[in-house]
Parts: sequence; structure tokens; C-alpha cells
Amino acid sequence: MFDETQLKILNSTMMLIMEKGYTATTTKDIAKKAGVNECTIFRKFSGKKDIVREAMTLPEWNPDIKESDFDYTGDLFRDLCSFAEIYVRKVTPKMVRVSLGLRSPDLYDITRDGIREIPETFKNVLIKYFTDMKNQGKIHSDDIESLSIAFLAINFGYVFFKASFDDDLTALASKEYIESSVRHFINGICS
Amino acid sequence: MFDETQLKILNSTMMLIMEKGYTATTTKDIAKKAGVNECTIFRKFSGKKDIVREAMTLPEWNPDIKESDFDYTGDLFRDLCSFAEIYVRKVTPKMVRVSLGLRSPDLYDITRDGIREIPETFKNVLIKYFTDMKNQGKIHSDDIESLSIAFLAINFGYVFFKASFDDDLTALASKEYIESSVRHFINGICS
DNA sequence: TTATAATGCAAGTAATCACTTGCAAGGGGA
DNA sequence: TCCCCTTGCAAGTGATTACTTGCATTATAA
Repeated sequence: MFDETQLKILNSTMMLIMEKGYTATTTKDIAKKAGVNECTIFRKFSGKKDIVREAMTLPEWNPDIKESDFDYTGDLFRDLCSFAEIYVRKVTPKMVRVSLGLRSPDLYDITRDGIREIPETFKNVLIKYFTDMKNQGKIHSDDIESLSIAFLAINFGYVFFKASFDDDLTALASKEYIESSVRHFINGICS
Repeated sequence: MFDETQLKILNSTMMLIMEKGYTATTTKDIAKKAGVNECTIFRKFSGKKDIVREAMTLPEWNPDIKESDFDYTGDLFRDLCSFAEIYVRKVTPKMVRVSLGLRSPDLYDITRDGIREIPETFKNVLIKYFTDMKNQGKIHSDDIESLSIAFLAINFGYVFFKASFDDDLTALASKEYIESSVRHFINGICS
């Protein structure tokens, strides 16, 4: 699919976008980081936007979450921990930083759908799961939508905070956070 | 403090940053939006970065959250709903979009502290509150830190999703979301 | 050995960037 | 009337942008 030179350009581009955003990333920066001449970039790709378009097809720059990645047993604690672990394993602080760096007006028509797809997929998984659990009588809630968004937010927020502030806002490790937040999510804070 | 011309420049700058980010916002854009000549910008401010520095002191571009804004009664549901309402009233999608637009490498030394201050303050409020409630025996949790980060994430995530995807990810109104998420947060999903 | 493809290198493009300068127009206060 | 202050306007600065071109160099494969 891509030769070695192309891969160096693709990865360098995304690393720079992760660090300083698409607009602030210049083709000269990319060439330097990739260790190639600047004109090589334009021999390999049709333009700066094209590099991003191609890079987003690579698994290392695309969380590529599918509903089928999430299966469950019916044990609430076990399932939600598993969901959260899969989520934070795919949606890493690196991925969040990249997706923030891709928020450029002249790029958004390319990236918007791919960015929204990730929370959307996870939300759909949660909606189906909570609906199933409710039908089984394992949870009692009249608002599956709020429940799903809240659980999504619990996990996304954690990753976002790590991506933005490293350990400055919280030093909690993901394993501890997931177990604790899932336990509270299931049992509430009173019991 | 600022004359009318300066305010037009400040507000136009932040609106553009909200829409397309700091790097992609040019002084020509700012001048056009503010309805002033481009050179007037540099007569009023010492540079592009200076506009942002000054704008961040304006209340309409700074959530300006203080711990003293949050007081409580001891009623868990009432207090947490109140906290969340204050949070989403101050941290609007507009504010989130601005703070994302300010993530530019050559600007981050100016903006970083101000951006982190907001979740930090809210977290500190929650830490103190949950600690107090635990001492009063109203909640039973061995992990106040996780609890606070999770509640912060529940509210931040909701606003972030609205800022990023409008109503496409969820059409839930903030009032409904807050009441539902707080109720689940307190009681868990089983009861 | 020879042909071919990939790449480096140097120099270039026109456009745009943040920012500056000199001068004229206008309005408000004395 | 006179003066000062603000602003617009037009033209400009040098730097940087994405992107191009022509030619030399290298490695590989026939």
C-alpha cells in the first residue's frame, strides 16, 4: 500500500499534528521530521491535506472502533469494566490529541465523520447493552440515553484530561479509575 | 479599561479563534470581522498574541470559576445538581470551543494555566464536598479522587460533546441530562 | 553494463503571514 | 478657529507558506 518513504511522511505528519495542530504544521516541518526532502512529500502525495487523508486510513492513527469489538456476559461490573478498558485502550491520549489537532476549518470536511464515529459507536454499544440489561431486569432506569452518555463521558473525560494535562489534574491510573468509576456507576455513592 | 474599538477587536478575535483556531485566524480576518482597518489592530495591541492575552481577562471569554461560587446544603441530589448547573452555565460549548482553539504551541505558555484552572477548581470543590459528605456519613466511598474525576467527567464530557457535535451525538437538554446523571450517580443503576 | 526509478539538492514560484509607515480625513473640546 | 486624537487608506516590509522545477546522485534490476 505505502512504501517506506510514504510511511515516514505519514507518521511524521500525524505526530506533528498531534503536537501542534494541522495549521501550525508546515511541510518543511514534516520533511525535517521524516528525514526526507520537502519536494519528496509532493512527489508522494498530492498535497498537505492528502497526507492527512491517507494517514487516517492507518490503524495507528485511527482508533477504528467497531461495535463487534464489545461483547458481554451479563455481569454488570465485568462488562462495564471490559467496555471501559477497550475504550481507553483504543482512545488513547495520543488519539485524542490527534483528533484535536485535526480540527482545522479547511480539513474538517475530511475528518469530521471519522472523529464523530468513535463516540457514536461506543454510545450505540452502550445503548444496546443497557437496553438489554433493562429487559433482563438487571438495571432499573427510565433514561438509557442519559445513562449511556454519562458512561461515555466518564471514560472520554478521563482520557481527555490525561491528553490535556497529563497527570497534573489527576494522577489516577486507568485501571484504578475504571474499577472505581464502574463500581460507583453501578452501586451509586451511598451504598 | 478597553475602548469600543478595542472591544470589537477582542471579541472578533475570540470568535474567530472559536471557529477556526488561533493559528488559522489571521489579523486580516480579525480586522474584517471587527470592521476596522488592519493597522488599527497594531495601534491598539502590541501583537496578535497580545489580543488573546487581553481577551482572556474579559468575563465573556473566561469562565472564571471560583470555589466560592459553589455552596451546598448537605442534600446530595440538590447539591450535585446545583454544582452541575453552575458548571454547564459557565463552561458552555462556546467556552470549550475557545479553549480548544487556544491550543497553539506558541500560545500555550499564555493560555495553559488559565485552561487547566477551570477543571482544577471544579475538582477541588468536589473533593472537598465529597470529603465532607463522607465525614457526615452520607456517602460511603474509599476513593474520593475517582469519584470527583468521574463527576467532573460526566459534566465536562456532556459539554464537550455538544461543543464538538452539537446535537448529533445526543439531543439531550442539559437540564434533563443533569437530573438524570446526578440521580444515577447517587443511586447507581441497579436501584 | 545499462536502463529505470527514487530521491536529494538548490532555486524558484505566487500567495499569504504578522506587522509598519506616512498621510489624509474626521470629530470633539478649547 | 485651532488642535489633538483616532482611524482609514494605501503601500510597503521581510518572513514564511504550500508547492514546483531541473538536474545530479544513488540504488536496483535486467
